Amino acid sequence: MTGPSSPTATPVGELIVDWYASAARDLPWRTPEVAPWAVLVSEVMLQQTPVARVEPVWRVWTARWPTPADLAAEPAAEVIRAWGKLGYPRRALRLREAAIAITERHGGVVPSDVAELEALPGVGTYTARAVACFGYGRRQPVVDTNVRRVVARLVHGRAEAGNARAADLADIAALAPEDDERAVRFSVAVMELGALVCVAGTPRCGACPVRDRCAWRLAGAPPHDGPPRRVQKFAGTDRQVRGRLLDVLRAAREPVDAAALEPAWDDAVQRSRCLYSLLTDGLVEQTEDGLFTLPG
DNA sequence: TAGTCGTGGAG
DNA sequence: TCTCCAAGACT
Repeated sequence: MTGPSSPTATPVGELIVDWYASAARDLPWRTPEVAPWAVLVSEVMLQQTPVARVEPVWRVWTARWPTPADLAAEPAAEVIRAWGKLGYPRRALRLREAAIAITERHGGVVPSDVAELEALPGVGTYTARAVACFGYGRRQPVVDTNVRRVVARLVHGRAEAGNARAADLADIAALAPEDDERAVRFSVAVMELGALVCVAGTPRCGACPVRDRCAWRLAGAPPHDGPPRRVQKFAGTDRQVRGRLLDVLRAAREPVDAAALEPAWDDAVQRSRCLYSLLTDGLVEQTEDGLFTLPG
């Protein structure tokens, strides 16, 4: 008997790695000579941010700050400006803080150890393993939103992934090829499968290398049963107001007074609350004479 | 653990 | 137009 779960069948991990060889996108941070530092920069930029928007900014950053020490020496204001409109600008601040930590505590060399990576500002479970795996070629389970969705369907037969769980790492590790080099390739390949084929909307199962082994399809592609995940509002939220305020300050070459920030948002209460939160986050600084500016 | 933190393209 | 959502981290 040679069913889908037959021991003689090619493991799904191997199928996914083979698929990746022909389907992978040609992304600049995937070229072999890219330094772990540049990989770290790419991973932080890619947090919650589409590839197309990251690519041009990443090219500028890696050319301008080719090592952690280069970024560490830069004033925060320049880093925030260079972040442009990638969104979640606290990431820029944390990346600079990580560069400083790498310079001071690791002799300017990005650590390859997952625990040491996770100790860096802005580097969590995902990013630490991504750097160890893609930057240093270490065998590491790497779980992002794409991987969780692939595993939810392929392994658990569910239409959508739930929240991140500790078991996610073991789930994907169980599918990885035995060979270390292929396991590294597998980590990026599963992400790519989730990004290109096993997508959040309507999955392109016709293009999937493991469609015949997918628990979700074998179960008849049942719809999502759990609670609908709520999508974040944006219009009118503090996030929008903070973005507007920062937009004004990025454009200004000199510190500005409070009046200069009024056009950013009408509601004075919300405007000042958001300005205060930006000060708290260290994204904005107040000068001695009470003017506002990006932090030096 | 659920809420917060930007931005803009796609369907 | 409006909803969804894109390689998370942090609190």
